Amino acid sequence: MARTTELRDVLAGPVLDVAPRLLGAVLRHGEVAVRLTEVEAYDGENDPGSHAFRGPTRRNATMFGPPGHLYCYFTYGMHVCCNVVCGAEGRAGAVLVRAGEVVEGIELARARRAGASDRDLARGPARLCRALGLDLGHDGVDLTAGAVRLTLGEPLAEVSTGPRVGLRGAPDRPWRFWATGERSVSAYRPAKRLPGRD
DNA sequence: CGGGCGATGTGCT
DNA sequence: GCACATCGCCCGC
Repeated sequence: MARTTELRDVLAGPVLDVAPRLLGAVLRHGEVAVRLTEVEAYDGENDPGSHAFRGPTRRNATMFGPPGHLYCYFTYGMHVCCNVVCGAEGRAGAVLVRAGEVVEGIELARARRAGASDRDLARGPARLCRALGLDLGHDGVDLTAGAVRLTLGEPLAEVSTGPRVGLRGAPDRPWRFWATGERSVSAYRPAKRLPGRD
């Protein structure tokens, strides 16, 4: 299928090219679909902020695999976040899916995110995964076939960039991309400082 | 709306 | 041990 081929080709490109192209794309799991409005690029072993910086481990193995798959990880003792693996196989590039707007299946998303406002349903990486019903069992799934799918949209006219959220390694690289003016973009929080540092 | 803080457990030093 | 690609709750403005 031409559509699938195009998606694979785009995701095989350099991570900094792929990241902005994921804005406006739709990530779907079953009946719930989210239009992505905020992402962050992670450049594999070259990037001190990346899970892949210290080489392959059991946890980050999916990052070193072929592009077009989902890398899911567990953090802060309770949250799951997910990335789109991209770039050449072995290069460990990944784009963290940080926020989006629920465009389909909003009732199920609301049930999964009980207590949250509609604006907050998928506003934040762990919230987005929860709204979509994604967990560690989805680590490694192929986004071009199966229940979890990615569909590209037209490139957005206006994209903003800035530093990534909550990182201590390479905090200054402006590798966070978001749809300018979008209400569903997550709040920016700088990384915690080390005590005694300024 | 925004800042401060505790929760909670896995992975790596 | 300790850091961690976070979140929800509480408080003050």
